[in-house]
Order: sequence, then structure tokens, then C-alpha cells
Amino acid sequence: MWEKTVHVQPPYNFDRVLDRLAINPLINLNKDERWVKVPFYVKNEPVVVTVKATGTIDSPTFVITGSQREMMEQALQYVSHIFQWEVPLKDIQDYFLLTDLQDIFIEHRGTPLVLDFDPYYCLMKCIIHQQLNMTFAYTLTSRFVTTFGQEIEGTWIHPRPEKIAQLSVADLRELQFSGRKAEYVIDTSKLIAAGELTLADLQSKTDEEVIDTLVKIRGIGKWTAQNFLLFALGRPNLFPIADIGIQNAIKKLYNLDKKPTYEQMEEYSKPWEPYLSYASLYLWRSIE
DNA sequence: AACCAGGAGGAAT
DNA sequence: ATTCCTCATGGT
Repeated sequence: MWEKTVHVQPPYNFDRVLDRLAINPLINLNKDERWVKVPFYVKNEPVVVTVKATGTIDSPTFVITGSQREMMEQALQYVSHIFQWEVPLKDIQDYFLLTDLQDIFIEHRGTPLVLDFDPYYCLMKCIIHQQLNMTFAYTLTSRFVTTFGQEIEGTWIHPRPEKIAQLSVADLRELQFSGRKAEYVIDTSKLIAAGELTLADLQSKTDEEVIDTLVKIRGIGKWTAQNFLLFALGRPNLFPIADIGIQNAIKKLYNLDKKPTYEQMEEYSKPWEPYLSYASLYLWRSIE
């Protein structure tokens, strides 16, 4: 058993983070006690750490605990990345206070971009969530993880691509995947398992290179590639204009009578560069 | 019951 | 290179 305290630059609102994570029924967290269990793989071995908030928005501190002391350094680095503790939200907040999004940024002050707990899981989740309402989308990802993943230290960890690569379409159709979606998930997992697609290699590429690489894969369009850049790599300047949630948020913000066109969205979003990811994130929050 | 959902592929331009 | 049409499966 090990324990470590971490101080983070304000503002950082972990309670908002927990509210958001709670939408995913697979994540084991406790809002009152302000902690969440975070599972991840180290060399194909599952590890779980608990992240507990002990501070405030303007003085954020966290206590991280785990069971395997030899994993401590890797775990600290990992959770710092997942929760984006090194990103200076203060600068981003100050920037958006001078834009049309000021009210939303005041309302959601200190909301960070929190990454999915694993890039492969992120990619599968994006594919599964394509064109589905959030309720059913999370139903499907939950079935995916609880059927093929593993329960460890009181929480669920997603399956490895090698396992999904061996499934048949029928296996996923039992969980109410559409046939097409099942193919996308299995075939992409096969690419990864075969070493033809290495997600870790995308880390060093530019946004455009990552999109070009991923869009070549059947089942991965621009929206999915952009979401991967956002929630797997934490890139700061993505604005998925095909996203229905962002479209609805723009519609609400500017009081439009119908959903904005792509052209309108590009126009509105210009002042939000180079922090388009944060504009996207806060727009999503504004309609939840 | 009809329309929608945090899209993608493929055909037709 | 861009636009339009179809698809798949529940939710509301």
C-alpha cells in the first residue's frame, strides 16, 4: 500500500469531474467522499489506483493510493496525464472570459479535459458511441466491458484488443451491437492486435497526421479521429463540427432556430483557437 | 409513432 | 474533393 499527495494549479474543479465520470456506470466513484478508482494496464497487467480530492477549486490537492508500491511512479505519472493536472487552466479560463463563451466558463470554472483511462478503450468507445443517444451508448460500452473486460479491486477494466480481435460479429450482436458496428470494433482491434496500428505511436504525430492515419480505417471517420485526439491524447485544439452535441450547444448559445451549418460553426469557433478543445468541452457541459 | 441520437461508408456529383 | 442517401438500433 502506498499513498502520495499531489498539489495542482488552480482552478481545478474535481467535483465537476466526478459528476461527469458518474455518467459512465462502469466507473467506481463516490461523490460525497470525492474519490474515483482508476484502472489501467502496465505491460498488460491491470493496476488500480484511487484518486481522492482533499482540497478546493482554488487550492486543489489530491491523495493518490495504490496497492503495489513498485507501480507508484508510473501511477502518479499516469493519473497526472489522465486528469491533465499539468495544464494551466487559469490561462485558458482568462482567455475565454473575453469571448462569447464567458458565461459558460464562469459557470463551469475549473473544469478540466479529463482523458479516457486508455487510448484503445477511448477508440472503441468512440466507435460504439457513433450516432447513438448517450443512454444506449453507455449501455453498449458497459456490456462491452463487463462481458469481455475484467473486474479488479472493485472496478472494471476494459478488455485488451487481442481478446476483441478474436470475437465474431455474432458475439457483439448478442449485446445489441449493429452488425456494422461490430465489424468496426472487431476489425480495428485486429489491426491493433496484429501490430498494424500502434496507438502509442500516434502520440508523437500532429493532429492532421493522426486524423489521416485513423480515417483510413473502416469505421473511423473524422469525428471519431477528433474525439480520439481529444480524449485519448488530450490535444487542445479540436472542434468536432459533426458532433450533434456541439451543434445543439451552439444553437442554444446563439439562440438559433435551427442547428448551425458547418460554415456557421467554423465562423463562430474562430475566436476560440488555439483552445478549441476547451470550447468543445465547455459547450458540451453547457447542455448537460 | 415519429423522430432523434456526441456518424460512417459509398455513391453521385 | 464535397454533398447526399442509406444504414442500425434503442431512446424519448
